[in-house]
Amino acid sequence: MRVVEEQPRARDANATRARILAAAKSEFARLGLAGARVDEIARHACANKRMIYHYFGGKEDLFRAVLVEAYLDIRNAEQELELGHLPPREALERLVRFTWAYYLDNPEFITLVNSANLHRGKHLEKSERLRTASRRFVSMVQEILDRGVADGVFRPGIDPVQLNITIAAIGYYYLTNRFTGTILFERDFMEDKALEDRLAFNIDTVLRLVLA
Amino acid sequence: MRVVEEQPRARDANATRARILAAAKSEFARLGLAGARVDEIARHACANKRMIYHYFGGKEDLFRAVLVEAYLDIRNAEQELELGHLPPREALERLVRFTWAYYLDNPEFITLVNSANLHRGKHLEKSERLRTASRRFVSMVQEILDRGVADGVFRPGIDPVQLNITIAAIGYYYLTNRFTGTILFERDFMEDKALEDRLAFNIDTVLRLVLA
Amino acid sequence: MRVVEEQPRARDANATRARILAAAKSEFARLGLAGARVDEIARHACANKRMIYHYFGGKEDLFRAVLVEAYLDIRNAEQELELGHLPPREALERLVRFTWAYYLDNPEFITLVNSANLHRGKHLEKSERLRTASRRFVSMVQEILDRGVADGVFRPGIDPVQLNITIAAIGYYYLTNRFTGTILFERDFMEDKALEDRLAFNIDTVLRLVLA
Amino acid sequence: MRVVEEQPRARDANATRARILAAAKSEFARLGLAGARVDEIARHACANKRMIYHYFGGKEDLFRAVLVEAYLDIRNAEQELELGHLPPREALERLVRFTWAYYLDNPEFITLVNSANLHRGKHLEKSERLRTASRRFVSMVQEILDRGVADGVFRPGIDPVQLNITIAAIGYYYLTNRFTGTILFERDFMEDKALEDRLAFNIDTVLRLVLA
DNA sequence: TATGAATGAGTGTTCATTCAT
DNA sequence: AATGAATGAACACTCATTCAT
Repeated sequence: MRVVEEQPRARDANATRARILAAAKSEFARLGLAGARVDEIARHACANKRMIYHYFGGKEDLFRAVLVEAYLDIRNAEQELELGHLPPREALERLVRFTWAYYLDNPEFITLVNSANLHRGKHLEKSERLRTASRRFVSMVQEILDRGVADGVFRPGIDPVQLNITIAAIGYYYLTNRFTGTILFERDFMEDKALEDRLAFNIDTVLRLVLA
Repeated sequence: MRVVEEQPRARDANATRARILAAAKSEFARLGLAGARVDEIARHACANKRMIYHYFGGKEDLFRAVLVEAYLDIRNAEQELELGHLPPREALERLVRFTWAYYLDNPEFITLVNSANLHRGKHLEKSERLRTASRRFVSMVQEILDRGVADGVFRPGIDPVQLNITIAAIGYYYLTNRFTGTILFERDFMEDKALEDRLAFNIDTVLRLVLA
Repeated sequence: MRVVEEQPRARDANATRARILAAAKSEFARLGLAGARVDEIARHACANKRMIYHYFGGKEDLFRAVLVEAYLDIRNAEQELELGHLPPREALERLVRFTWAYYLDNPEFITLVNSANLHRGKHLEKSERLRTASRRFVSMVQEILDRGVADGVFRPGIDPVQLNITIAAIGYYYLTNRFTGTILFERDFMEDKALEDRLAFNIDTVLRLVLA
Repeated sequence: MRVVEEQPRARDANATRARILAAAKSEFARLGLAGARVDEIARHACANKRMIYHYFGGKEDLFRAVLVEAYLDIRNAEQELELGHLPPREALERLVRFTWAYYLDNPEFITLVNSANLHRGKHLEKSERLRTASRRFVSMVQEILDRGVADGVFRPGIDPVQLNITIAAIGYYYLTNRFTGTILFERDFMEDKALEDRLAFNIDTVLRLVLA
């Protein structure tokens, strides 16, 4: 009988790199670029701090890597939606639901993006892979809009980039500002009912915006 | 005999406090809570570092004070709109325009709010003044909606908080994420035409959402 | 009766600065720029490490300050020799003796100069005070040579810079390389007799070089 | 049957050792013992860092090996001069020229010796080969002096060790301190004319010292 | 013989904060 | 009210060295 050996998990460059990246994503999301601590990242990655510098070069480069990965992740998830197979209205609604769910399931994404923008986007420059993925995404939405117009269900002339921004905005803003929102508006932004209500409101907003 | 006069206002507590607060707002907005430096704040405030501790207690307390002031400022500005004197549709459009303009004119506000939420809102807790101001603001929007429904121009059943959030979201998100947006979508988010287009798109979004 | 109070020695910026400079001179001389430790310098200066950065900017800037001070010290000491009042031959002999004694009494000077040159002199650039002091020194030697030639005791045509270099060299080299010298030549370079012999040899060398 | 041959010299212990030694000499000379980096030495040697520890034991042991090699190199070169075949005066002049040329051609030698002495010679202790080579060298100079005295061209009573030290000193000091010298004396120590002048001055110095 | 991965102790530097006046 | 000096803990980053293969 052959026993499946536990992999020693040591001396595995790729695994170490991945552990560091995951830990970094979590720390940067939680505390921002300036607030995150390289020591903590190493500790959470069960890695030596030196490895971070070996694999990524430095704190800012690690942040860069985390950001690119975060964006590629969401763009990949969007592609897997296969919205092209759905009627336009359903496709759009599904996109709104997906965006909302993605933000809820990947809360780090939002704070990472905020951090990237706090630093004026300088950690995201010149990533061609990202631009390609973004272009593909915009095309996808454009195609849904085109089909909707052809079917007579959507009104013509809607800019897919503006629509994308709005779809993202109405989910993103609610979630990123949930803490101040909860305090100022004296309602719990994160209880189930509130989340359901917001999603319904957002779907309504988007559909009213595009329907003929 | 003429006594050499003390220079007037050389030791003006209120002025020093205000200079510190202004410098802190700028630094916290630019670099976040963790990224801002107490030394720099003191330097920009033309104040001694010790004064920060004297007037505000510490870095986090200073951040707290900055946040509260920032929120009171926007709520005050909103009150001065006097939307009650306008027909509902005009009032709403004016609110959208105001919100957009406020974000554009006070870019620190956005990053301060982001920072507050990165830290899970803990610097904004228990400010009764803020809650009062927020309540007044929600009432104002509620009143506009009520008048619109009464006039038959708005459809009924719209939650004023959700509407507020959406009005804020569609402007806020565009501006806070303008750096990553510019990179990913390969268009300059801040050029005049782009800003105009976004504002028009947002007004359209809101009106389609509420009109009967 | 009035008791002379001990100065508290705290809160005295100049004293702290001086203590740091002295400790730094000792550490840099002992271990070189790369080998010296900022922590140790602070410890020996009975100062907080932070003060080093406050007063000097950083390790390399501190090294710079140490170097300039070391050179100004020797140039000042040279000026105090008042060689102009002595007959040329005595003046020159006195300069050789002084140079030798200075190296013996200030062994840090030699290793500091070595370190400065290991780093290709980049920490000594653009110090006008130093250049001025050097010029004055060369003039002084030139004047001794001129008087000697006029008196018929020195031969003409001797370059004062070359002479200076040689006077320094024959003392400096013996002392800076005393450790390897002791090992290679199997004689103790630092015992009294050896030091006396070397000084006599050097005086002889210089006089034979310049005497008519 | 033909066996696939191992690539020749792919694993050449001597070659690897030699490459490491050469790289180390360069790095230690350039940056000193504390400033040199084991990683850089390995990189320049096109060797794995581990090899340094395998062949030499550690950084300090490597420094030791570099030093011994450097001294053996110069002593070997000196032996090849065959000064015994020349008349005493020519032999001595040739030694001065050789020493000067060696320092110029092997600038690492000077900084390595400086580093060795900064560390108080502890890396050079107990090398019998070196002591033997040194003894042979001193004997050679002694023999030149003896022949010169016998010929009546040199004065008697000159200590060969002192003479050696002076010959080395007047070249060594000029070159090791060329950076600070250039700055302080405002003349380029390394331009051709300056080097020629210095050599001539040094030959003159030595001859005046020994000639009867 | 050779190597890439990994490490812990340090290394220069920075920070928010407090002290003494 | 205001200040410059001082501090200790922490920070990003580096190093010589060892491990596992």
